[in-house]
Amino acid sequence: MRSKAPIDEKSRAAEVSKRRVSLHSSKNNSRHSDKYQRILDAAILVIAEHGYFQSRVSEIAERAGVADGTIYLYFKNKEEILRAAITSAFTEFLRRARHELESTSDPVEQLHRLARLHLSALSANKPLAAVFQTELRHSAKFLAEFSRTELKQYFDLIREIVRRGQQAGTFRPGVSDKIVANCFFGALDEMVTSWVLSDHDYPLEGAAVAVADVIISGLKA
Amino acid sequence: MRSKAPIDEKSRAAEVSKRRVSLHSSKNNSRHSDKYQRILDAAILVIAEHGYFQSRVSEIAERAGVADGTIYLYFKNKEEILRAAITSAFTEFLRRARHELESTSDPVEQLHRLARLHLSALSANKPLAAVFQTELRHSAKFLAEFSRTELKQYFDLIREIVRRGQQAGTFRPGVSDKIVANCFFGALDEMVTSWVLSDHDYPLEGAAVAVADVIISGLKA
Amino acid sequence: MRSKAPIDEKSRAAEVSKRRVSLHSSKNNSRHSDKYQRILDAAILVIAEHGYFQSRVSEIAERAGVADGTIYLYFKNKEEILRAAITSAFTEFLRRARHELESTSDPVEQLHRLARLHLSALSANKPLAAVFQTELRHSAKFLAEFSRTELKQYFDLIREIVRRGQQAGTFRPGVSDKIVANCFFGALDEMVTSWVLSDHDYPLEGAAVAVADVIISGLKA
Amino acid sequence: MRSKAPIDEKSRAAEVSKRRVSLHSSKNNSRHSDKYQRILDAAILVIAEHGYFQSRVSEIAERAGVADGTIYLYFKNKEEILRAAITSAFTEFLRRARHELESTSDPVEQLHRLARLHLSALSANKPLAAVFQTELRHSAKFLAEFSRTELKQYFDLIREIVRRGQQAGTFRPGVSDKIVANCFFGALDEMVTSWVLSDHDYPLEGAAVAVADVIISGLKA
DNA sequence: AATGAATGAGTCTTCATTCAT
DNA sequence: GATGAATGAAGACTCATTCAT
Repeated sequence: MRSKAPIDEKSRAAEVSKRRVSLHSSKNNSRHSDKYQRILDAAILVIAEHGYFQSRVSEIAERAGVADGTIYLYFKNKEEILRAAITSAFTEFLRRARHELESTSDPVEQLHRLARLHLSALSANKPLAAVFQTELRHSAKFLAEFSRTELKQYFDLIREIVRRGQQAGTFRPGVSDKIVANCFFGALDEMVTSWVLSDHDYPLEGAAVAVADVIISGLKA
Repeated sequence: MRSKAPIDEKSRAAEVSKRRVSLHSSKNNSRHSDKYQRILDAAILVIAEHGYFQSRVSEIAERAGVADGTIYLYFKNKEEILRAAITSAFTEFLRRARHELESTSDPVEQLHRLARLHLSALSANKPLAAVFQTELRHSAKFLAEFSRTELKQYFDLIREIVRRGQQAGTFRPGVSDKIVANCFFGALDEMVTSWVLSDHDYPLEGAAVAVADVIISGLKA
Repeated sequence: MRSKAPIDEKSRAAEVSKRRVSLHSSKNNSRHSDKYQRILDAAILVIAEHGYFQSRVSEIAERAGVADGTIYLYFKNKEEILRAAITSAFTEFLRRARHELESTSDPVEQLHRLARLHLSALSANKPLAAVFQTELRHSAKFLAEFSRTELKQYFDLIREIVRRGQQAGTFRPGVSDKIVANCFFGALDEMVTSWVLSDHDYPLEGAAVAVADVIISGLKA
Repeated sequence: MRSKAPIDEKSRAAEVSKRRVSLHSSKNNSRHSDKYQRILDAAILVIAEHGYFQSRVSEIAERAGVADGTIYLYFKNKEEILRAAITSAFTEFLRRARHELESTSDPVEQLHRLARLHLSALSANKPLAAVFQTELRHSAKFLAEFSRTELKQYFDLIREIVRRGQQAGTFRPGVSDKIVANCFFGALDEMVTSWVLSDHDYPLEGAAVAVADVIISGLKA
């Protein structure tokens, strides 16, 4: 029974700048990436504000500062925009997660780092977080694909840490790594959802230690 | 970064009977409750299959065995159908949860029971589970209302168990009951989502013990 | 270029009682006339308030204190209600007009009486006036029929007075009685429309003398 | 008791060309004004034929030679089409009326010219006349606005002529200019309505002199 | 005669997508 | 590549009318 703390239009609208996006330094390194990225960024903002199905392609275009038709030079259709936006952001997140884990091999520390990164990454971009928490699952086909590929890599990352911890004797055996991954991810995910839906903008990252603690304590040998 | 294991159109479509609903014994011939409930049941099926925004009111009507216009004798509009379906199912769930908790006062046992009920209740009705996991959050205003009322009661239930466990010395103090409730709910929720999105229909309830164990172990004094 | 002074929803709504109709003493002389007349009266009120096309049969039924289906025991369809309501009211008006003209044979006096009756009859029942001024013409077929029969009798009444006045030498010859009838009726009609559309409820009958004077002066030999 | 001479579906349908409109020289290739005007023209034809409420937007689109959706690039909704069509035609009429009055300052002559213009303008475009005579008053709010603005200017024009005639001694004093304006307008309006509703297409303009004469005679000092 | 729940045909409007410029 | 006017398919909802009771 998923669903979270309240969200209201106002807070959402407030946090989402209505001005044209310029999240990325407009170095314009290629004629492609410029508009392509502006469209993706605009899409995140618009979808975070209205939800995927109630977002208008024309509003994304307007926010990106391009003509409606231009969208279709870069994306096959509306769904592809959502797909690309989420995949691109998530790929970057995965890259950072892997990088983060390299500097230590202690499973406990690794889970802590993952929890911190999970919360801080989304915390840093509330519109993006809103899209991840609420819009990711709307297209069954897309979600199937995403879960089977991108998201699975994240789960595998977690499960491997757990397994190594169990092998090292840090974590007690007998707990399925799959279930632990679900718990770990689910707990963090729930924290983010609550935060996304809440009115007041409390610091999300602070919860990382507490959440990781609950899970890790439950794992300790 | 919410999103779960795969789901694909085919498996979903397969699991959802396309025949007219008859979940409830049709003895009830009182015209109202009869059609009202048939519409709600049909709505759950159709929405589970297509998602709220891609569900057609006419399909709900057809599946409920009534004319399109009849829908509007019982519901103000499409959104009200979703709202009513979810609220009605969740209210029933809450009733059962409270009943379940009455027969014991041991916090550990109570959390176990809650976990089992959570998973078995949704496990028993996959279309309903699909709606809870994916469609609950589409209307910001609706979700706000739902989170503020129905769902909050569930969270309060969990938090109170945790607090009583801490007072009794069963659970270690120093962990916010709110965060624990988020972890507990989030972990279960993630289990359900994975299950809803998965192809093969594995027994969901079996995971209850494991999930509760992880969280409870993390809480033990 | 027909159209008149302003009308606003509020004034209309205000002047039209929303309570059930009981314009006629409910002697209930026949089982028929009771509900039949109540439906007609309710129809006038509702149509005056919303206009024919925006009136709901169910509202007429409610205002008449009968069930929706009952309407169709007395009238073939919605249009027949309008037709019957207008015809019935106009027939009564014609009867009174003829009666009024009997007591004098002076054309000038007759025109004055007609003007007075025209304005006072409608003035006494603003909802009815509203229907006459605005709703009479919506069904081409109905209007055709009405103009060819009921209304034509009124025009004939006027034309005959004019012709007799010309024969008697009171009115100058050389003016087409048809055109005079149009002027006479058009002038009165315009007075009523202005009044119906106006906010403040000024006394309409007072204008009868003035209007008749203008036309009659234009006719004097 | 408004309503006029007969009109029947057949005669109406006959007089209204079903072919695509091309009232305006199509030199104007500026996409906007071109389609905008074509839609307005088509709307007049369709509304004249069926009445506003029974006109289909899709028929207007078809008659204008555009797609249904194109209508909404130029007009907010169906009602706006009617509003724009009437306002635009009436504004042009007012412009011509004012121009017509400039070339003489004799009140008698001015009223004659106004009568002639009123009848010839509508006589020249029977569908437009039909719309003016029958559809103008359907939306209370619209009519209120129209009467308060456009139509009021026409009445003011008439009233000023009457007042100047009275000051000049041409017209007898003691007759309210407002009532005279009502008589003048009402008489002309009635002529047009009769003509619009009649089967045979008699010359309307010929009546101008007669009508003006009746009213003017009634005014003479 | 009376009821009112049920019907289902009918239409305005939206908006993703295309394509001539 | 870029534009944005134009397209037209699609669907929620209304309401006159019916008919079993």
